[in-house]
Amino acid sequence: MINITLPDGSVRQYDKGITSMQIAQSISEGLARNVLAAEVDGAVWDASRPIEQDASVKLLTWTNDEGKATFWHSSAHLMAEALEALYPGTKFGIGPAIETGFYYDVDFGDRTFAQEDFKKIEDKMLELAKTKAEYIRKPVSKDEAVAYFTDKGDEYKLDLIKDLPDGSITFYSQGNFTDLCRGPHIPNTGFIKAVKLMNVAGAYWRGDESRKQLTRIYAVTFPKAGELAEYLNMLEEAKKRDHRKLGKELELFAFSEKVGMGLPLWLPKGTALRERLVNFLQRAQVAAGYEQVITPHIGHKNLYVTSGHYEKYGKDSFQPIQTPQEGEEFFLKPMNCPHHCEIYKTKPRSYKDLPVRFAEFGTVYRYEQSGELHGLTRVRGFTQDDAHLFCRPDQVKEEFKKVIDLVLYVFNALGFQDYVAQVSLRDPENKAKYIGTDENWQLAETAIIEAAEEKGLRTVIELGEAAFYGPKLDFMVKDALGRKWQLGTIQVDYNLPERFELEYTGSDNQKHRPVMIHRAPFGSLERFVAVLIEHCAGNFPLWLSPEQYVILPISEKYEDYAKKLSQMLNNSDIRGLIDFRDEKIGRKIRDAEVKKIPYMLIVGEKEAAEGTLSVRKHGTGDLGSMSIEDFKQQLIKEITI
RNA sequence: GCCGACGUAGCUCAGGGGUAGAGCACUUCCUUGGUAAGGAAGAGGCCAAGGGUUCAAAUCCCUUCGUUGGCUCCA
Repeated sequence: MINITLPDGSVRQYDKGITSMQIAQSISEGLARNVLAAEVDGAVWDASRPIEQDASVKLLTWTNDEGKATFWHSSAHLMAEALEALYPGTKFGIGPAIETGFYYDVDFGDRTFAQEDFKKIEDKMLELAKTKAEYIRKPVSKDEAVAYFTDKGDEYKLDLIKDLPDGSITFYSQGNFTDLCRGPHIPNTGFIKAVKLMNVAGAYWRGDESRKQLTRIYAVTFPKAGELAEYLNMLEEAKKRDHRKLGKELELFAFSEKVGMGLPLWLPKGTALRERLVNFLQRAQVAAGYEQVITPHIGHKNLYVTSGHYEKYGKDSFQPIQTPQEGEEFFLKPMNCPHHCEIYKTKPRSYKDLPVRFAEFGTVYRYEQSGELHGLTRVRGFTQDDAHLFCRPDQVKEEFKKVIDLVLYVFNALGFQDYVAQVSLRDPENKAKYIGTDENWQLAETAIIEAAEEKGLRTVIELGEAAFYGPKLDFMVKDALGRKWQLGTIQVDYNLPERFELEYTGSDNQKHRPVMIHRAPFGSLERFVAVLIEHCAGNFPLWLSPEQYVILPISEKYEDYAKKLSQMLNNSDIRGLIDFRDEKIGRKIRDAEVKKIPYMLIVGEKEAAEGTLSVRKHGTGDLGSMSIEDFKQQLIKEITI
C-alpha cells in the first residue's frame, strides 16, 4: 500500500501501481470523467501512469492551466495524426501548447498549404477524436528512437533526439500516429470535442533565421463545442478594441503610403490626447527633479561611432544623410542617449552635483524590419519620453526606486493594473558578451532586484535578456489580443559613460565614471497611446478625452444658448463642441455615443428658459438636468487627477 | 528580411473575363424635433501600381507597393 496525499491535505491509501485516473474514480465518477492529467509530486503525469510510491497528487482538469496545456499538447498530436493521414510524407518539428491553444511546425515538402485546407483538417481531427484513441506512453532507447525516425525519414525529430540523453526518451502513440514526446497527455482523444485551426505562419526551425522555414499551424481545441463558440466570440470582442480600428474611428492617427510605412500621422484629436500625456508627465518629472532638454533630430556620424551604434546598427538603420561637404554624414537619431551624454559633458561635474537627470520627449527613427511594423506599437518614427540619469554607483538603487515610483504614478493615473515587471539580467553562462566590470554588474543587478522587491512589483526574472551594456527592468503589458508589449523601461548603462568618457570628480578629488540610467515610463508615446486605447476601449479618462462634451441643441432655435454655454465651459478649460446639424435629438445622441464623447449636453426650450442643461453620460444614460455651475463643478472634480 | 492571407467609393464590405454595387458618411431639399439611426434627391471609384495573357481584364498570370497573422529582429 502507498499513501497518496491530496491537495486538501487528506491522505488516502491505495495499492502500489494505482493510477491517478483510478484515484479520481475512487473519489467520484464525475471527477474521473474530467481528469486530463495529474500532478504527481510536482511533475505533471499521464493520468494512466502507475504510481509506485507515496506521493502527493493533484488531479488536473480543464480548469487548471496545466490541465489545459496537457489537453492542447495532446491536441497537437491529434492534429499531427490528421495531417499525416491527409498528407503522407509530412515531416514534423515541434508541437507545443501555448497560452491559448497549440501549434505544430511541419514540413510539407513541396506541397503548399493554405487556409482552404483548414476545414479538411478540422474534420479529420474530429473524426479521429471520436475514435477515443488512447495516448500510450512508451519509453524507448535512443537507438530505437533514432531507428524509428530514420526509417520514417523525419530529420527534425532526429535533430531533437540528438540532444536527448539515452534513457530519458519516450514515445507517445495514439491511433496510427507515434511521436517523440516527453508527455504528459490526456487519457484519450475522445476528450477533444471542438477544433478550430486559427492560422498558418512560417517559422524557422529552432528559431534560427539561417535554417529552413517550416509551416506553423496554430489551432485551438476545447472539451465542449460551446467553449469554442465562446472563445471565438471573445476574440471578436477583443478586435473591437484594437487600437488600429479605434484610432481610425476616433480620428486619432493615420498612416499614409505616400509618407511611408511605419510613420504615423497624428490627427488633431490624437495630438490633443498626446499633448495632454506629455504635459502630465512633464509636470511629474519636474517634481521629481528632472531638467528638460532639447536635442536635434540628426547627429553627426562621429556621435554614433563614439557610441558604438554605428558599428552595431549602421547597415540596418536609415542610411546616412549626405551634405555638400565631401564625406560628411549625418544620421537620423535612433536614440537620444548620445546627445544627452554630450550635454553631460558640457561642464565638469562634481559628486555633489549627482544625480543629474536630463529629460526629453525625443523623436527617434529606427529602420524596423518591414514585417515587424504593427499599428502604433511598432513604428519607424516615434517619440520616447526619454530621460537619462547620471549618478554615482552608490546612487543606482535609490534612483532606480525613484524611477519605479514615477512609472507607478503614471500607471496608476491611467488605470493600468495589469502589468508585470520583467527584470532582465546577464546570462550567467556567458558573461563575456557583456561590457562593464563584474563588480558593477553585480551591484546593478542586485540594486534592480532589491528595488523591485522593495516596491512590491510583480516580477519575473529573465536571465540572458539584459542588454549588452547593462541590466534592465521593463514593464510589460498585454494588448487587446493578448500580445505582450514593453511599455515603461529602466536600464542601467555602463557602456556609454565609458565610450563618451564621462566623469565626475569624487570627494577624493579623483575622476570617476558615473553610471547612466535610461528610463521611459511610457516607453514611447506611440506605443503607450496604442495600449491606452485598447485598455480603455477608446473611453479615455475625462482629463485626456479629446472632447469632453458635445452640446446637442434640440433645434436651431437653441443654438444661441448652446453657443453661450460652450463659451462658459471653454472659459473654465472644459473643451467640447456643438452639434449644429439639422438632425433629431435621437440621432445626435446616437452619433455622440458612437464617438464615445463623455458628456452630451441637451439643450432645448426648457433649458434655455431656465438656464440649465440636461446631461447624458456616455455609456450610462440620462443624468437629468442641472445648473451650468453644478455641471462645471462636477466636471472639474472629475478632471482633477 | 522570410512564410501565409488580403488590397473594390471617405468607412465597412458584396461582386467578379463583356468596361462597377450596397449600407454608413458627404452635398442639397423637406422636416424644427426631448435621450442610440426622420424622409427624398444628388454627388462620389484608372476596382493599390506596373507589366503580361485575351477580341475583351477590376476579374486570370507575374512583379512592385501597402496592409495583415506569424517567424527572426527590437540600440
